[in-house]
Amino acid sequence: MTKPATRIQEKNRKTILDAGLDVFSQFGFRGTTLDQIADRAGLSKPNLLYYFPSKEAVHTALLEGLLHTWLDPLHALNPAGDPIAEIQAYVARKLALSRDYPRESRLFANEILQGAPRIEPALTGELKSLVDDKAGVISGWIAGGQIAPVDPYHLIFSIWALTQHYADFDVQVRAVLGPDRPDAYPAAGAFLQTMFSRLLAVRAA
Amino acid sequence: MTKPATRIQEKNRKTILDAGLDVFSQFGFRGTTLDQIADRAGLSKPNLLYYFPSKEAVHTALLEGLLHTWLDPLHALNPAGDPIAEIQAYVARKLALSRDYPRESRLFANEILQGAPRIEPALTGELKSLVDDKAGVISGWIAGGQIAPVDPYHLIFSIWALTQHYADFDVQVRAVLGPDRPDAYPAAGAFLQTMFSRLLAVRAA
DNA sequence: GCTTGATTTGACCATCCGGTCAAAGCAACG
DNA sequence: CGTTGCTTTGACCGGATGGTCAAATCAAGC
Repeated sequence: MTKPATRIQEKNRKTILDAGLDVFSQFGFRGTTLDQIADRAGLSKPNLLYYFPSKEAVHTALLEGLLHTWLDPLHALNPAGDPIAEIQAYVARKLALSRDYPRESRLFANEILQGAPRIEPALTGELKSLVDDKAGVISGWIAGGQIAPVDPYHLIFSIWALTQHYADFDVQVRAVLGPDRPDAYPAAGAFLQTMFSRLLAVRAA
Repeated sequence: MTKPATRIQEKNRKTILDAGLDVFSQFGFRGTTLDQIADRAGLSKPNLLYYFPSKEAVHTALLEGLLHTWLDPLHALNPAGDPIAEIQAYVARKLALSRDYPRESRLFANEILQGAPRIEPALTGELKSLVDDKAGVISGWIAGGQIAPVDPYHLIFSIWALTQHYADFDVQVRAVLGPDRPDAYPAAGAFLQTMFSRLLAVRAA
Protein backbone atom coordinates (compact mmCIF):
# COMPACT_ATOMS: atom_id res chain seq x y z
CA MET A 1 0.00 0.00 0.00
CA THR A 2 2.90 2.33 -0.70
CA LYS A 3 1.62 5.51 -2.26
CA PRO A 4 4.11 6.95 -4.70
CA ALA A 5 2.20 10.17 -4.20
CA THR A 6 3.47 10.37 -0.68
CA ARG A 7 6.90 11.37 -1.91
CA ILE A 8 5.72 14.42 -3.76
CA GLN A 9 3.23 15.24 -1.07
CA GLU A 10 5.85 15.22 1.61
CA LYS A 11 8.18 17.27 -0.50
CA ASN A 12 5.55 19.88 -1.23
CA ARG A 13 4.31 20.05 2.31
CA LYS A 14 7.86 20.63 3.47
CA THR A 15 8.45 23.27 0.83
CA ILE A 16 5.29 25.06 1.87
CA LEU A 17 6.12 24.90 5.55
CA ASP A 18 9.59 26.22 4.86
CA ALA A 19 8.22 29.09 2.82
CA GLY A 20 5.57 29.75 5.45
CA LEU A 21 8.24 29.85 8.13
CA ASP A 22 10.12 32.45 6.11
CA VAL A 23 7.16 34.74 5.79
CA PHE A 24 5.26 34.18 9.04
CA SER A 25 8.42 34.66 11.09
CA GLN A 26 8.98 38.02 9.46
CA PHE A 27 5.50 39.46 9.13
CA GLY A 28 3.42 37.57 11.65
CA PHE A 29 0.17 35.79 10.88
CA ARG A 30 -1.90 38.73 9.79
CA GLY A 31 0.92 40.38 7.92
CA THR A 32 1.50 37.31 5.78
CA THR A 33 -0.39 36.56 2.56
CA LEU A 34 -0.99 33.25 0.90
CA ASP A 35 0.49 34.61 -2.31
CA GLN A 36 3.72 35.41 -0.52
CA ILE A 37 3.97 31.87 0.79
CA ALA A 38 3.00 30.37 -2.56
CA ASP A 39 5.52 32.53 -4.41
CA ARG A 40 8.36 31.62 -2.11
CA ALA A 41 7.40 27.96 -2.31
CA GLY A 42 7.29 28.13 -6.11
CA LEU A 43 3.67 26.99 -6.20
CA SER A 44 0.43 28.52 -7.31
CA LYS A 45 -1.95 29.61 -4.59
CA PRO A 46 -4.59 26.98 -5.39
CA ASN A 47 -1.88 24.36 -5.41
CA LEU A 48 -0.78 25.43 -1.95
CA LEU A 49 -4.36 25.16 -0.79
CA TYR A 50 -4.42 21.66 -2.19
CA TYR A 51 -1.91 20.68 0.48
CA PHE A 52 -3.15 22.85 3.32
CA PRO A 53 -6.81 23.74 3.72
CA SER A 54 -6.11 27.33 4.78
CA LYS A 55 -3.51 29.90 5.77
CA GLU A 56 -4.37 29.14 9.36
CA ALA A 57 -3.54 25.48 8.80
CA VAL A 58 -0.04 26.29 7.57
CA HIS A 59 0.54 28.49 10.58
CA THR A 60 -0.80 25.93 13.00
CA ALA A 61 1.33 23.20 11.46
CA LEU A 62 4.36 25.38 12.02
CA LEU A 63 3.53 26.15 15.63
CA GLU A 64 2.91 22.52 16.39
CA GLY A 65 6.11 20.91 17.39
CA LEU A 66 7.78 24.31 17.71
CA LEU A 67 7.14 24.44 21.42
CA HIS A 68 8.60 20.98 21.84
CA THR A 69 11.73 21.90 19.91
CA TRP A 70 11.95 24.96 22.08
CA LEU A 71 11.52 23.18 25.36
CA ASP A 72 13.60 20.10 24.70
CA PRO A 73 16.83 21.72 25.88
CA LEU A 74 15.21 22.66 29.18
CA HIS A 75 13.75 19.21 29.50
CA ALA A 76 17.27 17.86 29.22
CA LEU A 77 18.37 19.72 32.34
CA ASN A 78 19.49 16.83 34.49
CA PRO A 79 18.81 17.10 38.25
CA ALA A 80 21.51 14.52 38.88
CA GLY A 81 24.19 16.31 36.91
CA ASP A 82 26.63 18.97 37.99
CA PRO A 83 24.50 22.08 38.57
CA ILE A 84 26.68 24.69 36.95
CA ALA A 85 27.61 22.43 34.05
CA GLU A 86 23.94 21.59 33.52
CA ILE A 87 22.89 25.21 33.41
CA GLN A 88 25.79 26.17 31.18
CA ALA A 89 24.91 23.33 28.85
CA TYR A 90 21.34 24.53 28.73
CA VAL A 91 22.50 28.03 27.85
CA ALA A 92 24.74 26.63 25.13
CA ARG A 93 21.98 24.47 23.67
CA LYS A 94 19.55 27.35 23.69
CA LEU A 95 22.05 29.64 22.01
CA ALA A 96 22.73 27.02 19.36
CA LEU A 97 19.00 26.88 18.74
CA SER A 98 18.97 30.62 18.11
CA ARG A 99 21.92 30.30 15.76
CA ASP A 100 20.58 27.33 13.82
CA TYR A 101 16.86 28.08 13.87
CA PRO A 102 16.46 31.84 13.92
CA ARG A 103 13.26 31.75 11.90
CA GLU A 104 11.62 29.44 14.40
CA SER A 105 12.69 31.78 17.17
CA ARG A 106 11.18 34.75 15.40
CA LEU A 107 7.99 32.86 14.65
CA PHE A 108 7.68 32.17 18.35
CA ALA A 109 8.49 35.78 19.21
CA ASN A 110 5.82 36.98 16.82
CA GLU A 111 3.27 34.69 18.37
CA ILE A 112 4.10 35.91 21.87
CA LEU A 113 4.16 39.55 20.84
CA GLN A 114 0.66 39.15 19.47
CA GLY A 115 -0.50 37.86 22.81
CA ALA A 116 0.02 34.15 22.07
CA PRO A 117 -3.53 33.71 20.75
CA ARG A 118 -2.77 30.25 19.38
CA ILE A 119 -0.42 28.79 21.98
CA GLU A 120 -1.55 30.40 25.20
CA PRO A 121 -2.89 27.08 26.49
CA ALA A 122 0.49 25.46 25.93
CA LEU A 123 2.15 28.27 27.86
CA THR A 124 0.02 28.00 30.96
CA GLY A 125 -0.01 24.22 30.69
CA GLU A 126 2.98 22.38 29.38
CA LEU A 127 5.44 25.25 29.59
CA LYS A 128 4.50 26.30 33.09
CA SER A 129 4.68 22.72 34.38
CA LEU A 130 8.11 22.17 32.95
CA VAL A 131 9.43 25.46 34.28
CA ASP A 132 7.92 24.84 37.69
CA ASP A 133 9.61 21.47 37.72
CA LYS A 134 13.01 22.76 36.70
CA ALA A 135 12.74 25.77 38.99
CA GLY A 136 12.32 23.22 41.77
CA VAL A 137 15.48 21.47 40.69
CA ILE A 138 17.39 24.74 40.70
CA SER A 139 16.00 25.65 44.11
CA GLY A 140 17.30 22.31 45.34
CA TRP A 141 20.75 23.09 44.03
CA ILE A 142 20.65 26.44 45.78
CA ALA A 143 19.47 24.91 49.03
CA GLY A 144 22.29 22.38 48.73
CA GLY A 145 24.80 25.17 48.33
CA GLN A 146 25.84 23.96 44.90
CA ILE A 147 25.09 27.24 43.15
CA ALA A 148 24.77 30.77 44.44
CA PRO A 149 21.23 31.85 45.36
CA VAL A 150 19.13 33.32 42.56
CA ASP A 151 15.45 33.44 41.73
CA PRO A 152 15.13 30.27 39.65
CA TYR A 153 12.28 31.58 37.51
CA HIS A 154 14.09 34.73 36.55
CA LEU A 155 17.21 32.69 35.96
CA ILE A 156 15.32 30.72 33.35
CA PHE A 157 13.80 33.89 31.91
CA SER A 158 17.26 35.37 31.64
CA ILE A 159 18.50 32.38 29.68
CA TRP A 160 15.58 32.67 27.29
CA ALA A 161 15.98 36.42 26.91
CA LEU A 162 19.72 36.35 26.38
CA THR A 163 19.79 33.54 23.88
CA GLN A 164 16.70 34.40 21.85
CA HIS A 165 17.82 37.99 21.59
CA TYR A 166 20.50 36.97 19.11
CA ALA A 167 17.93 35.44 16.79
CA ASP A 168 15.04 37.86 17.27
CA PHE A 169 17.08 41.07 17.25
CA ASP A 170 19.62 39.81 14.76
CA VAL A 171 19.28 42.90 12.58
CA GLN A 172 20.02 45.17 15.50
CA VAL A 173 22.96 43.09 16.69
CA ARG A 174 24.40 43.13 13.19
CA ALA A 175 23.86 46.86 12.84
CA VAL A 176 25.66 47.60 16.09
CA LEU A 177 28.54 45.22 15.59
CA GLY A 178 29.04 46.38 12.02
CA PRO A 179 30.11 44.45 8.96
CA ASP A 180 33.52 43.58 10.41
CA ARG A 181 32.03 41.18 12.91
CA PRO A 182 29.41 39.33 10.90
CA ASP A 183 29.05 36.38 13.25
CA ALA A 184 28.16 37.41 16.77
CA TYR A 185 27.65 33.90 18.08
CA PRO A 186 31.16 32.92 19.16
CA ALA A 187 31.54 36.08 21.23
CA ALA A 188 27.98 35.73 22.48
CA GLY A 189 28.67 32.19 23.64
CA ALA A 190 31.79 33.24 25.48
CA PHE A 191 30.00 36.18 27.06
CA LEU A 192 27.10 34.07 28.26
CA GLN A 193 29.43 31.47 29.70
CA THR A 194 31.22 34.20 31.66
CA MET A 195 27.97 35.75 32.75
CA PHE A 196 26.43 32.58 34.12
CA SER A 197 29.60 31.28 35.67
CA ARG A 198 29.94 34.52 37.65
CA LEU A 199 26.26 34.53 38.50
CA LEU A 200 26.16 30.98 39.76
CA ALA A 201 29.59 30.45 41.28
CA VAL A 202 29.49 29.75 44.96
CA ARG A 203 31.81 32.14 46.68
CA ALA A 204 33.60 31.69 49.92
CA ALA A 205 31.35 33.12 52.60
CA MET B 1 -3.04 83.93 16.61
CA THR B 2 -4.25 81.22 18.99
CA LYS B 3 -6.13 78.61 17.06
CA PRO B 4 -8.89 77.05 19.11
CA ALA B 5 -8.73 74.22 16.60
CA THR B 6 -5.28 73.29 17.82
CA ARG B 7 -6.75 71.87 21.00
CA ILE B 8 -8.97 69.39 19.26
CA GLN B 9 -6.29 68.62 16.72
CA GLU B 10 -3.74 67.80 19.36
CA LYS B 11 -6.24 65.70 21.25
CA ASN B 12 -7.22 63.72 18.18
CA ARG B 13 -3.66 63.24 17.02
CA LYS B 14 -2.78 61.90 20.45
CA THR B 15 -5.80 59.63 20.50
CA ILE B 16 -4.88 58.25 17.10
CA LEU B 17 -1.26 57.70 18.03
CA ASP B 18 -2.30 55.95 21.21
CA ALA B 19 -4.68 53.69 19.31
CA GLY B 20 -2.06 53.10 16.64
CA LEU B 21 0.46 52.14 19.30
CA ASP B 22 -2.02 49.61 20.68
CA VAL B 23 -2.54 47.94 17.36
CA PHE B 24 0.83 48.29 15.65
CA SER B 25 2.64 46.97 18.72
CA GLN B 26 0.50 43.88 18.67
CA PHE B 27 0.12 43.09 14.98
CA GLY B 28 3.00 44.88 13.30
CA PHE B 29 2.64 47.26 10.39
CA ARG B 30 1.22 44.91 7.83
CA GLY B 31 -1.00 43.13 10.29
CA THR B 32 -2.67 46.36 11.31
CA THR B 33 -5.62 47.91 9.50
CA LEU B 34 -6.74 51.51 9.46
CA ASP B 35 -10.18 50.44 10.59
CA GLN B 36 -8.69 48.83 13.68
CA ILE B 37 -6.89 52.03 14.59
CA ALA B 38 -9.92 54.16 13.82
CA ASP B 39 -12.20 51.92 15.87
CA ARG B 40 -9.94 51.97 18.88
CA ALA B 41 -9.56 55.72 18.57
CA GLY B 42 -13.32 56.16 18.34
CA LEU B 43 -13.06 57.88 14.97
CA SER B 44 -14.20 57.12 11.47
CA LYS B 45 -11.55 56.06 9.01
CA PRO B 46 -11.82 59.20 6.86
CA ASN B 47 -11.61 61.28 9.99
CA LEU B 48 -8.40 59.50 10.97
CA LEU B 49 -7.03 60.21 7.52
CA TYR B 50 -7.89 63.85 8.04
CA TYR B 51 -5.25 63.97 10.76
CA PHE B 52 -2.70 61.63 9.22
CA PRO B 53 -2.23 61.31 5.49
CA SER B 54 -1.75 57.54 5.56
CA LYS B 55 -1.31 54.45 7.68
CA GLU B 56 2.39 54.77 7.04
CA ALA B 57 2.33 58.28 8.50
CA VAL B 58 0.83 57.08 11.77
CA HIS B 59 3.44 54.37 12.01
CA THR B 60 6.29 56.73 11.18
CA ALA B 61 5.08 59.26 13.72
CA LEU B 62 5.16 56.52 16.34
CA LEU B 63 8.63 55.34 15.43
CA GLU B 64 9.97 58.86 15.46
CA GLY B 65 11.12 59.72 18.89
CA LEU B 66 10.83 56.09 19.94
CA LEU B 67 14.50 55.46 19.29
CA HIS B 68 15.41 58.52 21.31
CA THR B 69 13.25 57.45 24.22
CA TRP B 70 14.87 54.08 23.96
CA LEU B 71 18.43 55.35 23.85
CA ASP B 72 18.18 58.14 26.40
CA PRO B 73 18.98 55.83 29.33
CA LEU B 74 22.14 54.65 27.60
CA HIS B 75 23.06 58.20 26.73
CA ALA B 76 22.86 58.99 30.42
CA LEU B 77 25.60 56.49 31.23
CA ASN B 78 28.15 58.77 32.82
CA PRO B 79 31.83 58.00 32.14
CA ALA B 80 32.76 60.00 35.23
CA GLY B 81 30.44 58.14 37.57
CA ASP B 82 31.01 54.98 39.56
CA PRO B 83 31.15 52.21 36.95
CA ILE B 84 29.05 49.58 38.66
CA ALA B 85 26.51 52.10 39.91
CA GLU B 86 26.26 53.59 36.43
CA ILE B 87 25.60 50.26 34.79
CA GLN B 88 23.15 49.23 37.48
CA ALA B 89 21.34 52.52 37.06
CA TYR B 90 21.16 51.92 33.33
CA VAL B 91 19.68 48.48 33.89
CA ALA B 92 17.14 49.93 36.30
CA ARG B 93 16.14 52.72 33.92
CA LYS B 94 15.78 50.29 31.04
CA LEU B 95 13.69 47.92 33.13
CA ALA B 96 11.46 50.79 34.19
CA LEU B 97 11.00 51.63 30.54
CA SER B 98 9.79 48.09 29.88
CA ARG B 99 7.43 48.32 32.82
CA ASP B 100 6.01 51.72 31.97
CA TYR B 101 6.07 51.58 28.18
CA PRO B 102 5.55 47.97 27.17
CA ARG B 103 3.69 48.89 24.00
CA GLU B 104 6.58 51.00 22.80
CA SER B 105 8.91 48.11 23.50
CA ARG B 106 6.75 45.74 21.49
CA LEU B 107 6.44 48.22 18.64
CA PHE B 108 10.21 48.35 18.51
CA ALA B 109 10.46 44.58 18.72
CA ASN B 110 8.02 44.20 15.85
CA GLU B 111 10.01 46.60 13.74
CA ILE B 112 13.24 44.72 14.40
CA LEU B 113 11.64 41.33 13.84
CA GLN B 114 10.49 42.48 10.45
CA GLY B 115 14.02 43.41 9.55
CA ALA B 116 13.85 47.04 10.68
CA PRO B 117 12.77 48.28 7.22
CA ARG B 118 11.96 51.73 8.54
CA ILE B 119 14.65 52.35 11.14
CA GLU B 120 17.60 50.43 9.78
CA PRO B 121 19.46 53.67 9.01
CA ALA B 122 19.03 54.80 12.60
CA LEU B 123 20.42 51.48 13.79
CA THR B 124 23.61 51.58 11.76
CA GLY B 125 23.92 55.32 12.36
CA GLU B 126 22.81 56.84 15.60
CA LEU B 127 22.47 53.62 17.56
CA LYS B 128 25.79 52.17 16.49
CA SER B 129 27.64 55.42 17.25
CA LEU B 130 26.18 55.64 20.72
CA VAL B 131 26.92 52.01 21.49
CA ASP B 132 30.45 52.30 20.12
CA ASP B 133 30.94 55.31 22.34
CA LYS B 134 29.61 53.68 25.49
CA ALA B 135 31.41 50.42 24.75
CA GLY B 136 34.56 52.51 24.76
CA VAL B 137 33.67 53.89 28.17
CA ILE B 138 33.10 50.41 29.51
CA SER B 139 36.37 49.18 28.03
CA GLY B 140 38.06 52.03 29.85
CA TRP B 141 36.51 50.93 33.12
CA ILE B 142 37.72 47.40 32.50
CA ALA B 143 41.22 48.56 31.61
CA GLY B 144 41.22 50.61 34.79
CA GLY B 145 40.29 47.57 36.82
CA GLN B 146 37.05 49.14 38.01
CA ILE B 147 34.84 46.36 36.70
CA ALA B 148 35.56 42.75 35.84
CA PRO B 149 36.42 42.10 32.18
CA VAL B 150 33.50 41.46 29.83
CA ASP B 151 32.79 42.08 26.19
CA PRO B 152 31.25 45.56 26.37
CA TYR B 153 29.03 45.08 23.33
CA HIS B 154 27.53 41.88 24.60
CA LEU B 155 27.16 43.46 28.00
CA ILE B 156 24.96 46.11 26.42
CA PHE B 157 23.08 43.50 24.39
CA SER B 158 22.47 41.55 27.56
CA ILE B 159 20.95 44.58 29.25
CA TRP B 160 18.66 45.14 26.30
CA ALA B 161 17.67 41.50 26.09
CA LEU B 162 17.02 41.06 29.78
CA THR B 163 14.99 44.19 30.28
CA GLN B 164 12.97 44.17 27.07
CA HIS B 165 12.10 40.54 27.59
CA TYR B 166 9.73 41.51 30.37
CA ALA B 167 7.77 43.79 28.04
CA ASP B 168 7.96 41.80 24.81
CA PHE B 169 7.36 38.37 26.31
CA ASP B 170 5.01 39.60 28.99
CA VAL B 171 2.38 37.00 28.11
CA GLN B 172 4.86 34.19 28.52
CA VAL B 173 6.27 35.55 31.77
CA ARG B 174 2.75 35.87 33.15
CA ALA B 175 1.82 32.38 31.99
CA VAL B 176 4.84 30.83 33.69
CA LEU B 177 4.63 32.79 36.92
CA GLY B 178 0.91 32.15 37.17
CA PRO B 179 -1.83 34.37 38.54
CA ASP B 180 -0.39 34.43 42.04
CA ARG B 181 2.53 36.60 40.99
CA PRO B 182 0.91 39.13 38.68
CA ASP B 183 3.73 41.70 38.84
CA ALA B 184 7.07 40.25 37.82
CA TYR B 185 8.94 43.54 37.90
CA PRO B 186 10.03 43.76 41.54
CA ALA B 187 11.57 40.29 41.43
CA ALA B 188 12.99 40.99 37.99
CA GLY B 189 14.66 44.14 39.27
CA ALA B 190 16.20 42.30 42.18
CA PHE B 191 17.37 39.48 39.95
CA LEU B 192 18.98 41.81 37.44
CA GLN B 193 20.73 43.72 40.18
CA THR B 194 22.17 40.46 41.51
CA MET B 195 23.11 39.30 38.07
CA PHE B 196 25.03 42.40 37.08
CA SER B 197 26.66 42.93 40.43
CA ARG B 198 28.07 39.39 40.26
CA LEU B 199 29.05 39.83 36.63
CA LEU B 200 30.85 43.10 37.13
CA ALA B 201 32.31 42.81 40.62
CA VAL B 202 36.08 42.91 40.66
CA ARG B 203 37.31 39.91 42.57
CA ALA B 204 40.51 39.49 44.44
CA ALA B 205 43.00 38.04 41.99
C1' DG C 1 -2.72 3.87 -25.57
C1' DC C 2 -6.27 3.96 -21.99
C1' DT C 3 -7.86 4.51 -17.52
C1' DT C 4 -7.51 6.15 -12.98
C1' DG C 5 -6.32 8.98 -9.49
C1' DA C 6 -3.23 12.41 -7.93
C1' DT C 7 -1.65 17.09 -9.01
C1' DT C 8 -1.77 21.70 -10.96
C1' DT C 9 -3.83 25.79 -12.58
C1' DG C 10 -6.61 29.77 -14.71
C1' DA C 11 -10.62 32.01 -13.78
C1' DC C 12 -13.45 33.57 -10.55
C1' DC C 13 -15.78 35.33 -6.08
C1' DA C 14 -16.82 37.82 -1.84
C1' DT C 15 -14.67 40.43 1.35
C1' DC C 16 -11.35 43.50 3.08
C1' DC C 17 -8.12 47.20 2.75
C1' DG C 18 -5.97 51.78 2.06
C1' DG C 19 -7.36 55.81 0.43
C1' DT C 20 -10.48 59.59 -2.00
C1' DC C 21 -14.16 62.86 -2.35
C1' DA C 22 -17.92 65.63 -2.11
C1' DA C 23 -21.12 66.91 0.97
C1' DA C 24 -22.72 67.68 5.51
C1' DG C 25 -22.11 69.33 10.38
C1' DC C 26 -20.53 72.63 13.37
C1' DA C 27 -18.28 76.37 15.97
C1' DA C 28 -17.00 81.22 15.86
C1' DC C 29 -17.48 85.63 14.50
C1' DG C 30 -19.43 89.65 12.30
C1' DC D 1 -28.72 85.42 10.55
C1' DG D 2 -24.96 84.48 7.29
C1' DT D 3 -20.40 83.57 6.31
C1' DT D 4 -16.11 81.25 6.99
C1' DG D 5 -13.23 77.64 7.99
C1' DC D 6 -12.39 73.56 10.65
C1' DT D 7 -14.12 68.86 11.39
C1' DT D 8 -16.73 64.68 10.39
C1' DT D 9 -18.78 61.29 7.57
C1' DG D 10 -21.30 58.19 4.03
C1' DA D 11 -20.45 56.54 -0.26
C1' DC D 12 -17.33 54.98 -3.20
C1' DC D 13 -12.96 53.07 -5.80
C1' DG D 14 -9.24 50.10 -7.31
C1' DG D 15 -6.50 46.65 -5.82
C1' DA D 16 -5.28 42.94 -2.70
C1' DT D 17 -6.61 38.81 -0.10
C1' DG D 18 -8.36 34.24 1.40
C1' DG D 19 -10.51 30.81 -0.69
C1' DT D 20 -13.36 27.95 -4.43
C1' DC D 21 -14.09 25.29 -8.57
C1' DA D 22 -14.08 23.08 -12.71
C1' DA D 23 -11.10 21.89 -15.98
C1' DA D 24 -6.55 20.62 -17.51
C1' DT D 25 -2.21 18.11 -16.80
C1' DC D 26 0.40 14.36 -15.42
C1' DA D 27 2.22 9.94 -13.68
C1' DA D 28 1.52 5.03 -13.34
C1' DG D 29 -0.49 0.64 -13.98
C1' DC D 30 -2.81 -2.19 -17.24
